Amino acid sequence: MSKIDPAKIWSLNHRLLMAVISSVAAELADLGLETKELFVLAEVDEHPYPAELAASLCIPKPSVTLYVKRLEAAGFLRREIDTEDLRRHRLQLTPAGRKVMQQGTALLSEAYSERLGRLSAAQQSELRVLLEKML
Amino acid sequence: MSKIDPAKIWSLNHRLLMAVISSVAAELADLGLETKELFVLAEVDEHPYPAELAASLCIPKPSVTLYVKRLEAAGFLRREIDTEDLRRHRLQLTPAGRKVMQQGTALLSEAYSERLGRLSAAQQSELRVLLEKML
DNA sequence: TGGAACTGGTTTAATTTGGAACCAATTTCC
DNA sequence: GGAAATTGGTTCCAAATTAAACCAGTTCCA
Repeated sequence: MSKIDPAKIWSLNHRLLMAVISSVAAELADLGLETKELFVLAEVDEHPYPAELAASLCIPKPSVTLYVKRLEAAGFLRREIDTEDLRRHRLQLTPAGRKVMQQGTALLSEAYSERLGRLSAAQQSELRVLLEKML
Repeated sequence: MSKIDPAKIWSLNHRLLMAVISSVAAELADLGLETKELFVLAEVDEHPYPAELAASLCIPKPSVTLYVKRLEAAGFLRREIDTEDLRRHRLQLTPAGRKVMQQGTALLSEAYSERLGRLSAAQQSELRVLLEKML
């Protein structure tokens, strides 16, 4: 077995993730979503404030501002000023937003599963174990 | 075993990779490298032509043009017209380029190892094999 | 109190990115 | 041979990204 270069693993892993996401980009666009926007939608329940989203998703605040603006314009998100702290904008999925979020994550899951399908069942569970351990 | 949505795994995995790479961005900059440029340098031995690099790294050709230009200007890369096919530019690491590439990948490896360290050596090998198969 | 420091979010401006069109060299095929 | 199709690489430009400066609301603390 060749020696393990972690940087090589990082790179392979990264390429895989990019290949998967770009393979669903077109279908996401049909739903009216950019890929980055999907991540925002998928994270809103857990982190309903833009500042939290930026921290959680590791994207800069101005980007969050932009994505939220577009998602709101598309009717996928509502925002209301938090009565506790007037600086904060509490975000909430609309029914349409929840639906499209679920469809989007289903697409991503399907695409990733397709890659996972190249592995045996045993290898799939092994991979899951390894990733869970690292996360 | 808990049921985990593949899209969720994708997302967590992505965040992990981004966190790792951004944690070394500053040190890479000290070496005179952008993160994308490091990937180019690290791949030149295996894929010495820009078109191959673009395909292999999943980045658009114009970006490769730019990175190669900067890496050449920095003295990390040399290019020579291929005598077999005058369209092709054969790329080659300079000694300085090889050194900085090794230092850069060492930094990335170190940062990623912090996470990989949660796996046994055998598991690390396994992970690499699985990722290569999925790519 | 009240002002200094901090936090949430936006705007601005500069940089980075990448699709499309492009040129030159090579290959294909009649 | 030579026109048509391909391939390698670059340039152009429009779109995406983001650091820096900014405003408004909140907290801290003398």
